[in-house]
Amino acid sequence: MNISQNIKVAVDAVVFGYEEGQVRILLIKQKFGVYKDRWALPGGFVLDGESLSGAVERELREESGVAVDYMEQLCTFGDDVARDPRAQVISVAYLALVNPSKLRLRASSDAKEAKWFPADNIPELAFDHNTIIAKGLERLKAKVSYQPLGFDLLEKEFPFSDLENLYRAILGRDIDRRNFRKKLMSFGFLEETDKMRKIGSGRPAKLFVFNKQEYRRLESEGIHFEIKYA
Amino acid sequence: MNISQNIKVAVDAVVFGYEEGQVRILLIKQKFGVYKDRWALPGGFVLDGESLSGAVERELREESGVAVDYMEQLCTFGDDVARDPRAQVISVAYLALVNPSKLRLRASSDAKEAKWFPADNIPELAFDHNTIIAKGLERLKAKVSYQPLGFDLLEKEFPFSDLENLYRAILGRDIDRRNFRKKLMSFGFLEETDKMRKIGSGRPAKLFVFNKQEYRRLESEGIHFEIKYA
DNA sequence: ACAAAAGTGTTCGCTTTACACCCATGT
DNA sequence: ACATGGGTGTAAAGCGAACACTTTTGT
Repeated sequence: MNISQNIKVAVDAVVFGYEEGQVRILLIKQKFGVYKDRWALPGGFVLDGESLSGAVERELREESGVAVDYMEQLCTFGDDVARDPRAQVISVAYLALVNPSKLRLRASSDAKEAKWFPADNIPELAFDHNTIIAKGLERLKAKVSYQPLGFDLLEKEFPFSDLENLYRAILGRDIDRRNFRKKLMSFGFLEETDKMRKIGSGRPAKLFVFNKQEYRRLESEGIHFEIKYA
Repeated sequence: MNISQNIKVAVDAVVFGYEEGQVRILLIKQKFGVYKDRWALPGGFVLDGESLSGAVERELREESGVAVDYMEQLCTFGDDVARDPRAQVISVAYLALVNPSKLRLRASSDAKEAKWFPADNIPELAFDHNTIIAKGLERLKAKVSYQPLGFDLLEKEFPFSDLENLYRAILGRDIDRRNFRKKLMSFGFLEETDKMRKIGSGRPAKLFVFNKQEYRRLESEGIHFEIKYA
């Protein structure tokens, strides 16, 4: 097959984490090239023989040491032919979630600096990465309300208020605690443990776990979830 | 920038049409190569300097003479590194809709055969194109219920029953005529004309038009549509 | 007159929403 | 005792679901 084509394929990831009540996004400081010293999404060129999702995982490992807990394809950017000033590059963007136990960043092998930024305070990034993030946030927002994605951003055992606050943070608005809890519990994939957590003052909170098996079972039975809130 | 990468970028389109009460998909017969004489989605390699959506439009024009009325990106296929037996090729798939006035296929310039197939009776296709179609149908199904996409598959002026039947065809199940009509009319983006259509026996039907301006206006006001039906 | 498709309202039940007080702990 | 966050129920409104007969035309 001898078609000649001079287009490069890259992947980029919008990696979300949740810490201290804030949704955060992982960024990498560019050390070389046109965008030296600018922050950018983790990502890079796909290697020959490598799958797209494999490339994302490798780049994340290399650049930050992060292993993600959930990943889905977001969108492919290639309508702006000059989105990379060096050459024609299309980028397949992914959305990924990491749970809090893995938020710690490893000193990266290729001397790039990695850092978590609050999702509502992202600097001007390299390439069209601000656009990609906007798309990622939009998708996250849309998706949490009909798929219980949020649990990948929380610890395995969490107090209900963490879930509430996560939804508040993602949706950018207040939710009604009573209605939210009633709705979530009615689905039946949340289980109460007998552990408690107390932080500072206030009544200690029961910890809950997300029962993924049960969720998958309900999902396969064709049951549709829609998480609404006042 | 001297990275060497031997990956080719292609685009493919799942183009939907609606005729005689059937949802149809446009396919092209392969004239050369490994998959000679197999049907495949319209598509091909992206040219240097060409945008992704531009490539889709060009391929559709070249292979079938079809100009689409709606197009959105579907998904990028590249996790199966061997999806194209000739080389590593990633394909950015698009979903497109054509309205009935443009369903006629032009004799194509490069002597490929183009044909509309009923969506529920697609043969075994070249590459992973059956998978791409499955994804396209899934998206179409999901999307019609929260975005009035269907109108791009109908004539400008249409009787309500066409809309009903289109939804029946896409969703693969019956809908309640009264509830459906009530809901659709309540949105306010459907306008009654004073024209009528009679075909064969039966009471003549009023024709309706979709008011895109009004829809955009309502959409921009943040009004959310969800089309449900018994 | 009959067949064929279009047009039209009402009732019931469930889901969503709105809303405020008591409980358990730390200081 | 007071501050802090956790836990809980009920009533009203709105929406979705179910359901059948009349109208207009062609034959």
